[in-house]
Amino acid sequence: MGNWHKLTRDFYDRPTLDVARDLIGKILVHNRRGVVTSGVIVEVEAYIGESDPACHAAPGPTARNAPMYGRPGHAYVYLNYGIHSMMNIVTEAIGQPAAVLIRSLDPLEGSAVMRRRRSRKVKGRRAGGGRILPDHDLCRGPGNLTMAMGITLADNCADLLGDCLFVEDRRLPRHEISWSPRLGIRVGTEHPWRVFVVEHAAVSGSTGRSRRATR
DNA sequence: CGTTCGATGCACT
DNA sequence: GTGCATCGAACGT
Repeated sequence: MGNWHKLTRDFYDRPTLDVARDLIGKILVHNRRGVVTSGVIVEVEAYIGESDPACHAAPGPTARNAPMYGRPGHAYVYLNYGIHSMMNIVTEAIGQPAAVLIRSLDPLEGSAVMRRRRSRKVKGRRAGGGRILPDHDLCRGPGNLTMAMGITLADNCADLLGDCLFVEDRRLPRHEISWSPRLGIRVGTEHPWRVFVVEHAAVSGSTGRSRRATR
């Protein structure tokens, strides 16, 4: 299991906005007992420090946000709305709480597995609207992404230099990126800390909120 | 096209 | 008890 080109600790031990920008175009990989799912990162958001009101570290250290204060290059996964796991990557030095939320991927490997996970029933309701999802919808949005990748609270605190959950550098062609305010938050909207690939079908949010036909 | 709203678990006040 | 870094169904225009 050594033929991956994993990002090293130094990559994550940097200013969060730089890490966020540089994560675009990299590959997020989840390897669960040999079942591999992966995708190109096309949309992320930065959450930076106790002075960022939207950051979970805003109230200071708590039991939940402890991973954000820890070593860079680890996962911070938490449950939102009782339903969705949110996948973050811890950045910056120890004691400096910050992370990058992974919002959307363009699926690369394991799309069949992703589709199966997305169509699982959740408390009677069928996820994914019951329709056959196109690839670019499988990991579109942070809740959909974790469901498709099989990322759960069990992945909280995972070391991204390990073999289960990590980011690979494949030096794909450059994407055109853009910055915007973060989505779905009530405070901290003044910061343009969301980065995304322009005009990409797998990106969530305003430009693609309503159904688009194809790509 | 748009807006509203329920589901669902848990950290935090 | 309150409020989410969401999603998609249901309904209104």
